[in-house]
Amino acid sequence: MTARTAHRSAPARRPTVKTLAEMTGYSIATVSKALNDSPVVTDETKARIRAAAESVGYAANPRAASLRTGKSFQAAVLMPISVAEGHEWHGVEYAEILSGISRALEGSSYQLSVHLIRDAEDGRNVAEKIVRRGLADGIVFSGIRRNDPRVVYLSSMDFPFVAMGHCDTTSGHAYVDIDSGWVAGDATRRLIAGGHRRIALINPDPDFAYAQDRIAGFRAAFAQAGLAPCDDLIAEGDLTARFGRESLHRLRAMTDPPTGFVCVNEATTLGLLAGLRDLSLSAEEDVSVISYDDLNVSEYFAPPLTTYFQPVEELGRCLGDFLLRRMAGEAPGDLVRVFRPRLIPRQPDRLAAAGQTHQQRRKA
Amino acid sequence: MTARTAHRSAPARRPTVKTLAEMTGYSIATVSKALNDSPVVTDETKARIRAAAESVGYAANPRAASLRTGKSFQAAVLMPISVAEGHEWHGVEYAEILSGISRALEGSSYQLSVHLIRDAEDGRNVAEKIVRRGLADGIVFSGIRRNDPRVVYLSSMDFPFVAMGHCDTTSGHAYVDIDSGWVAGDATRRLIAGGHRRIALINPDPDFAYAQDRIAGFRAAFAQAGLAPCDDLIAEGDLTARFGRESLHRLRAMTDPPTGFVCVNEATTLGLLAGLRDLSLSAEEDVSVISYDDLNVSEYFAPPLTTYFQPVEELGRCLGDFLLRRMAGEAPGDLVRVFRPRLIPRQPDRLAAAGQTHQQRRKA
DNA sequence: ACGTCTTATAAAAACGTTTTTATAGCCTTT
DNA sequence: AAAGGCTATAAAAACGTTTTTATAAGACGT
Repeated sequence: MTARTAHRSAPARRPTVKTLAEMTGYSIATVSKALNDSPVVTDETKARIRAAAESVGYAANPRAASLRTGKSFQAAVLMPISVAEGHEWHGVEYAEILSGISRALEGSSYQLSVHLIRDAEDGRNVAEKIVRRGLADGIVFSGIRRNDPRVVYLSSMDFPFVAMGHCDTTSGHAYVDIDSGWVAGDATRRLIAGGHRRIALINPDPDFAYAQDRIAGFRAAFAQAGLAPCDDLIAEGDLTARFGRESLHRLRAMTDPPTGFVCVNEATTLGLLAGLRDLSLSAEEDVSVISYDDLNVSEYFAPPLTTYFQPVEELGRCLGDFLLRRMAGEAPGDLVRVFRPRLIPRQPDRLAAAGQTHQQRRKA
Repeated sequence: MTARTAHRSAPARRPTVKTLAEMTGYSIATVSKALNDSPVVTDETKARIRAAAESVGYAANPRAASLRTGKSFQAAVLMPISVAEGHEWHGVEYAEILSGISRALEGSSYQLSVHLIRDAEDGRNVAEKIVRRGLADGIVFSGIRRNDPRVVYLSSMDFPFVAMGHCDTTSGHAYVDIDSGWVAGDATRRLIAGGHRRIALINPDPDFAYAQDRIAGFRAAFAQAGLAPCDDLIAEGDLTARFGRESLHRLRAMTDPPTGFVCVNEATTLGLLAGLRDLSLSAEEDVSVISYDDLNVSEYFAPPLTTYFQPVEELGRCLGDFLLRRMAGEAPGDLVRVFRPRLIPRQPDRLAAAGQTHQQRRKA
């Protein structure tokens, strides 16, 4: 027994405040205060203790601190499990969001943890579990619904959170958003200016808050041009390539089919382009398609499409930054940022652009 | 002061072992043992204590347990930051991996935490930090290099980990892998059988372990057919659409250009198809392209491509399962699984399939 | 009937922090 | 010069577990 414990040279246990106290001759209370930059400790003492900490590579045990302070030092992200459902290209930009948040958290004492959720309602339950068990000090989530149960719950508990997307029901929560209304409106205006009159909006489930923004922007563009809106051409569904293809087939089978398409993301757009090929239609000569660029691959589509682009990682970084500030006590109302994506024109977006080929345009 | 503390009805603090001890009349030691199913406690006592725990919704504070036991109850995933670099479609399947791992961890007492890494070397440093500070009880990572510093370090420390991908340098670590050698070999065999003789392999950086597997499978296919290999047609780079397009241009500019292409993922394939359009070549009539399906969208490409498909989430689930077993003490050598993707034929993959159009084949 | 062995539970210690409270020594102030 | 107030540090308590050690009560063998 003793042979086992004393088998080798000391197994190099990780240093604690006690180690530093013994090294420096101060008490563990002073060591702790010095490391936390308490004003009651002399600068000289701080310097000595910090030097000792440095020399042995001391890092405080976050779980012990957590036990004492009640803080968890965890930042939770609610990640929708739907990204993996049916193995359809759906929500894959989550890796970038996580990456952005994680970057923002770098250097802070917070660690990113991921909690899977099935939908917004399930997300509420997970959020409640996190709050009640103290599993995290703040929460980030996306896919905001019009009346989002997570936003409602967390606001009522006054628990720090940042949403990716606004939510009308509650006043003054922290969020980062994309100006979806502007994107849809601007795309529609482009198509109207190009001569299109029958324009389809490929949209997500209308229960998403940003789906409403897109519809509003879409309608406003017609109103501005003094035209009747195309509410019959709004397609709503889950954002898969399959949905894009099926929507195209359905819309083109209508009596007065659309010639212009405003798509919501690249997955649906890819499906829509496949649908056009099924009908031997060209997105260069027969119809115009404008997309929203979430993965930055529209450049490689056939044909390359005009898109609106907003790096997702930048949103993620802002989410992380806001969460840190929210957890530090900043008011949620001050933590709002709406990103306006950048237009990347790749097609003339004109009705009947026939006669001009892709190759010719490339040279121009 | 007293007015503040006694302001409202008791603020419903979360129950602890002490709460349960007071409720049941047992000591906190017995409560703890009962909850952990210790054999020294009577079944009757256990039942009573558990009933009490149930009634107040007791959940042990993992950080307090962690402090006492030294276990962290965290499962770490090293996620490459490259997914967000340059905003090129790259590694986006990480959301599915995380989803799979998280599902496997559901019900266990482990929580998933994400650590960003820049590359394998940086991953080694992060792994070392995790081990030294006890930030997690097990680690999962992917993008295995031929001589992976993370595998070497963690093996030497005998720290539980599961790699997504094998690694030759160390013997007997736990891993989940895709049979990349078989995929590349089978794809090459198909093209050879279709009459192709000049076949290109679009491959990742050769330092990745699976890049070598693919090359081995590629060469073996030629050897089996009694043909000279096409080592001059191996393109190596980062797996972006840009790389796919540039590789195609470079390869087709050679004196004896390839007519068949074996691609490594859908991003490069999309770029390669764009490159073909640049040169007015068709993947139906002029060349054949076989891809590996990581996002399940090859069906929507122009033209739809023959691919090998393996749901990433299934790999993730296996990774999580293996990690749990590894953390429970199972030997790493027993925890190995290699997935063989499923072939999804969508093109004849024949040289000079000219004359037959996409539309005609669809009807057949 | 007396010590010994089980058995079920209780008491106490420990994990590594942070925070509250205590304690010396020194400096003012009058 | 004594009382009071700072100042720098130390001591102690607490967070909620788990684990080791202790204890009381029965059962058992002689």
